[in-house]
Formats: sequence, structure tokens, C-alpha cells
Amino acid sequence: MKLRDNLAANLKRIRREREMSQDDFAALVDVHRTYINHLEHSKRSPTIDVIERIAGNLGITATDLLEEPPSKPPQL
Amino acid sequence: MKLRDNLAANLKRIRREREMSQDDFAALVDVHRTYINHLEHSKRSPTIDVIERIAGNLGITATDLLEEPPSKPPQL
DNA sequence: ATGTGACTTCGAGTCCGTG
DNA sequence: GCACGGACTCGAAGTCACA
Repeated sequence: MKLRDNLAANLKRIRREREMSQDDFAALVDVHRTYINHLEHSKRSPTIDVIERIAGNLGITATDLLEEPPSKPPQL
Repeated sequence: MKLRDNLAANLKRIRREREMSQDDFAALVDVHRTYINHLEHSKRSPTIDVIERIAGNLGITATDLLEEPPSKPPQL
């Protein structure tokens, strides 16, 4: 699932940019600690409601979360 | 829920551009007829897996489905 | 052909732990 | 602090009957 993978990569990237633990990050975006972990590992397919909530709490758009991550190796 | 509404509007718009019934449209994107109806009326919060499947079958990106519909009144 | 409520099944989403 | 697991609740997925 491409979208899931994009989301996973973007979440991890953003979290590290802000130098937060999964714990703090989860609190920030208002989902459970273990759920963030699941998302970062592509183990869950979140609903668009959750996507919207996370994006809103991060101050970015849902598209930012789902689009191709910037620093991925080219897929020619 | 903004994303839900965007999806609803975009689905309806695209379906009408292709002059299809909900029935035919549902068959095309590979979901049940009534489910498309629910989505067009913002009654469901689909997972990104479903979003991806629909977008793929339409030959467009998931972002296209979720972004602000083109013919909405400008938000200055 | 469209809209809706209700239903079952299964996974989303949460919470408890453990290494 | 991160990964992972089990068990739980609730809502999404998918379908149907009916207006």
C-alpha cells in the first residue's frame, strides 16, 4: 500500500525533524502512543478523519502527509 | 469533516464528468453501489486503502480525490 | 437510478503490558 | 525511548431491503 508507506515515512521524518519521541508526538497529534508506532510501521490503514486530525495538529495539510516523501531514492 | 466533504464533492463531480450512474461508477472503482452513495453524501470515513483503490481505478492520484474541489466558492 | 437505516464481520484505534 | 504483543471497544467495510 503506497499511501500507507508514504504516511509512515512522512510521520517519521516530521517527528525526527521536531526531535520528538513517539510518546510526545502521539500526545501532540492526539492519538495513542502505540497507534503512532503502528502508523510509522505501515501496520494500519487510518481513516481520513484521523489523517485530518493529525495533519491539523501538525499544522500541515493532509496532502503533505500522504504525498511522496521528499528524500526517497528515485523509482525510475 | 473537511476531507470527507472534499472527497464527496470530487467523487460526484468526476462521476458526472464521465456521465455515469452510481451503479456503473461503483463497478468501475470496484466498491459496492451503496457505498459510493454513502461516500458522495459524506456518511462514511473511508480508510486510505479504499481511497487508494478508488483513485487507482480512476487513473488519478489520491490527492486529487482529497483536495479542495475546483468549483468551490473562493475562500479569499 | 438514488438515498437511507440496519445489519455482520473485521480491522481501526486504545490500553495494558514486556524485552 | 522504541518495538511488539494480547485483549478490548467501536466504527469502517461491505451488503441488503426498502422507500
